[in-house]
Amino acid sequence: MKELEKNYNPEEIEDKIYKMWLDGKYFHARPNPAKKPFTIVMPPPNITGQLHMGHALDNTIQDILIRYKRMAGYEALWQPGTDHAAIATEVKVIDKLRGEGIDKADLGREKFLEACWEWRKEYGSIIINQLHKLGSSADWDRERFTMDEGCSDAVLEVFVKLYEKGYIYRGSRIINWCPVCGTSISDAEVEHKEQDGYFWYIRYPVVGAVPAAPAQYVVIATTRPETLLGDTAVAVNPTDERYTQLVGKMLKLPLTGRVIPVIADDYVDKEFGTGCVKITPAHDPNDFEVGKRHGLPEVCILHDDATVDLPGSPYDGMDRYEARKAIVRDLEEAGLLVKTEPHKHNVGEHDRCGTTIEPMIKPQWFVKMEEMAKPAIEAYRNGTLSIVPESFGKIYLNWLENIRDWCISRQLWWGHRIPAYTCTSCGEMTVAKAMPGSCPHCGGAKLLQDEDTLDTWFSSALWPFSTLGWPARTKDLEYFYPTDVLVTGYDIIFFWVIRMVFSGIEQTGELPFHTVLIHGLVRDEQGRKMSKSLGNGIDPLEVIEKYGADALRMTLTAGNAPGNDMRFYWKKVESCRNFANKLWNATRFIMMYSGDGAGSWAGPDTCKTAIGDRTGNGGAESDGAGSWAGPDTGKPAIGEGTGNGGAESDGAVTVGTGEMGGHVGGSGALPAGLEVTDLWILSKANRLAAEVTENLDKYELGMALQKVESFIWDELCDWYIEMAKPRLWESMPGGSDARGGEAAEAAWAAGQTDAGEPGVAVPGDGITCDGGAGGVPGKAQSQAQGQARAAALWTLHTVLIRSLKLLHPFMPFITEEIFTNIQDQEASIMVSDWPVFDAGWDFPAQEQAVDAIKEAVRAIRNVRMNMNVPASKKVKVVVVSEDGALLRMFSDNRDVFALLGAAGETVFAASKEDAGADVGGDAVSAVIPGAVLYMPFAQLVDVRKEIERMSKEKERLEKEVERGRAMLSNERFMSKAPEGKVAEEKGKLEKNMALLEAVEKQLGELLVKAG
RNA sequence: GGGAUCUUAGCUCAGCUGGGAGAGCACCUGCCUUACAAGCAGGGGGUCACAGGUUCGAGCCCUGUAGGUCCCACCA
Repeated sequence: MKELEKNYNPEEIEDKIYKMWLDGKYFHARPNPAKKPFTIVMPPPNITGQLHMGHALDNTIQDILIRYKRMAGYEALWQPGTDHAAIATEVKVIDKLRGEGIDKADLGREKFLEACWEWRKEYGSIIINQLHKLGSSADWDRERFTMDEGCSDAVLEVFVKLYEKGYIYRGSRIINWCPVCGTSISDAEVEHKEQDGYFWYIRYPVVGAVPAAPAQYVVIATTRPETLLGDTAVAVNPTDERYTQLVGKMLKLPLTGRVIPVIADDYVDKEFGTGCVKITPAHDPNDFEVGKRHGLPEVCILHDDATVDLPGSPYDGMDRYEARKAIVRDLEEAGLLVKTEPHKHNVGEHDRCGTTIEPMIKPQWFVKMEEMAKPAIEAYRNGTLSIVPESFGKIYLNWLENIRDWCISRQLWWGHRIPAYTCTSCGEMTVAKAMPGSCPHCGGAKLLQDEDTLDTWFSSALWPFSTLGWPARTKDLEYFYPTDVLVTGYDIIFFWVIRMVFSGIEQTGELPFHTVLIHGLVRDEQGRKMSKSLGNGIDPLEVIEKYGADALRMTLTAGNAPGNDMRFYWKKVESCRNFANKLWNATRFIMMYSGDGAGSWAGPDTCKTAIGDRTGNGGAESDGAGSWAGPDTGKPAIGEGTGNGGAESDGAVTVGTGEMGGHVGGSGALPAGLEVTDLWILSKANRLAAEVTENLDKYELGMALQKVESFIWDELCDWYIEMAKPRLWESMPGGSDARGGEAAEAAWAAGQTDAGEPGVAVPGDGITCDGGAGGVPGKAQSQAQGQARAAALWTLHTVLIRSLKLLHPFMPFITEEIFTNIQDQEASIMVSDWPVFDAGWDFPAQEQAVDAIKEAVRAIRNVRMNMNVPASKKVKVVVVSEDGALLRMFSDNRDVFALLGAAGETVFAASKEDAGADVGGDAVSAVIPGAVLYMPFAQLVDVRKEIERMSKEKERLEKEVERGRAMLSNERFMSKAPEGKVAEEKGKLEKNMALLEAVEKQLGELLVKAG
């Protein structure tokens, strides 16, 4: 057992612990027929990536789920890996080469790819190492890469299969072109942003005269005048009477000398603009469709870099925006510009580089989506796929229902090259996993592979099964697939989640996962998105360095609901770090008394866990086993289980005497000598396990963590540890402990003498409080006291360990450090059993009893505060109650009561008369259910203030009673509300009426006193 | 244009299938009480955006209004 530092110092231990986990292979999962699998695939971070808060959040959530399931007895696989990130990486490598004075084109494809692989080797694992810092328990032995051999094979397999099925086709269609990146991109990669622009109204003169027409020209409105060069028609609505005469006539296309027809098409909105639309099939998706319907020519007027491609024209070679200016100017000079209006409109931008997209017609590869979308839609509709939170389900459906074919070819080099081969002899194309030796069509010897590569997301769509060995039927695939939960941000639902879903269904016949857990964005303090350009990003590694990974994880988890964005506050990190420190110090406290001096404590021996071996096969039989007794408490060395179940119904639990007997509570054996406070905290801890488990199963991670935190801090630290102190202090064998029992004893004795005789005889109901349970220890009592102490320590240990386990998924480092320290053994908490609810450890009566103590203590503290009595000044407290059991319970726990309320002397009496002079004169009173507390102060009590205090209490109670009465006298409530609710309200009313009565009595006496 | 979502304490947010409003931070008052001042004890502070409706009962369900955020979308 080591000595712990006063403050928890994460940086000293985190690396050490992570290494211990790695060395122990605790993260490793393998098919195990004895267990159920639980699988999560990690969204593969880009090899260009640096860990940011989004990763931190995403991976924390996954780690929580994985660690929980692993402890709960599942064979839990967290499959990690990285993504080749086609465009992102290619851009980085190009930049790097440029820095070395090398041009991509000069280098050539092969050399460039070598540079990419080199880059990947050098930087590709940075982010993985950063994930280690976070505590991620992914199975790094299984780390994959979207371009490794296996994943590449899966890509080829899928491509060929889909091609053969007709789901992949090549076609010349209008696509989104990024002039800067020089590649096509998919619809999903286009971000629509509102831009300030203009509406230019341009006159197109009619060729020849049209007698019946109102005007000999049409005016079109456009936001992109430069595209006029590619116009091949002007369209009007067929029902638009303004233009019916013109349909079929020809127009002179300004600045070009070309002549184009006026066509009629429903696409045109009569109400918008002038009702005439210029049609540029080669540079606008809508116009493209119109052009197809009307058989219009497609005139491409732009190069790949968005400069004008119109040899012979003055605009040739101009950038598109330069050309725009020139054309507007020329139109104006020609008198064809009617007017210019400011206009806000949405412009598509490439999400990676922000460049305005240029729609272009290019031969590209597409995935036909209509058929594959259907089962993906159905899966959500019929509930086989659930999305948490549900609101994202609608987004999922909406996208799938309006899905368009997926453009998968990219004009990049870094990525999976499209396995299509064209014969140089016959020109026929062959699609196959490998290049055929000769052309299957003509036998030609020379084939050329398609130059394009695939969209990055094509390979990540296969991630859940490609990483497990597909298309081979591996054992891993069989065991771990389908995976269970997919955790990701809402920003890549379209890119990734949906594509995984339909790919999984199409390729494996199964959904790749049953649940999608969506989280939000981590924003800065002002709620802005963290971004490079704003420079407001916070580096998770910096947070870890300063406050520890656990604090960061807690910051990202606590008080957070699925799908919601959150703000990052350093203040919050600090408070999380404080919680870690609190837990640390609670441990220090416990260890302080668990030291060598505590010979009677059965702790370390009985608590020795039956943790399994280091390969991760430990213990857990998982669900339904219902027993956490084994690993947690072990077989208590304290006696045989012959008791009666631990719970005494009247709330007065007797302290065992003599030989340690035993209480058996359900399957978890309890040692003898447990007191009511012990059972109270054990009961709370027991229920906590049930609640936390339920929350975790519902993916309510924030709520689960909050409950664990509140239990540890509020219940365990603020109440139970305080309650246990008297037993730990008083009964030090040999009068010494780690802190020096003598000092404690002296302090206690001082308190006693200060306040008078400990304990008084209580006439009336025969209870004698002779200080036995809690007085200064005499030698003769040492054995019983040793046992009392052992019981407290055992409880502290048991509850601490249980709390650590429940907290471990959230804060793995500190819980591991404490767990291994306190148990004095090497085994990891990672492979210990997850606590489950045990009906035998449920003690409602004891909980109620201790609640009464707490209420009394609070009442005393309140009074003290009001009277300005500092804790250093002990006061006498008299408890008057007609309830014998309650009074006994108080007297049994007089030490606890006295310590927490800073009472010097405690007296328990059945009636005011019995209590004697203590309750007269200057005694201040407080009312709690079933009892009245009196605190006689030496100084004069301000009666008027007391009356005021008591009156407020009376008022409050009157309202409560009134409310209860109203409810219970409402016939409809009585007839319609559920029985439980009615009973609950009846109980409350009774309690409040009793309290009110007592308060009124006290108030009456005060009034008499005041005259 | 369509859709989603939010509006709860000074700030940031929880609040599960409807059954008396919670946390953290901030604030105020006492405390260095022998685990922890990264702490302890006590306290103030909310017509749960607004208006209707359903219900015995609404922060929660329904409708509408106002404001915010986000997503989708081919108004040139």
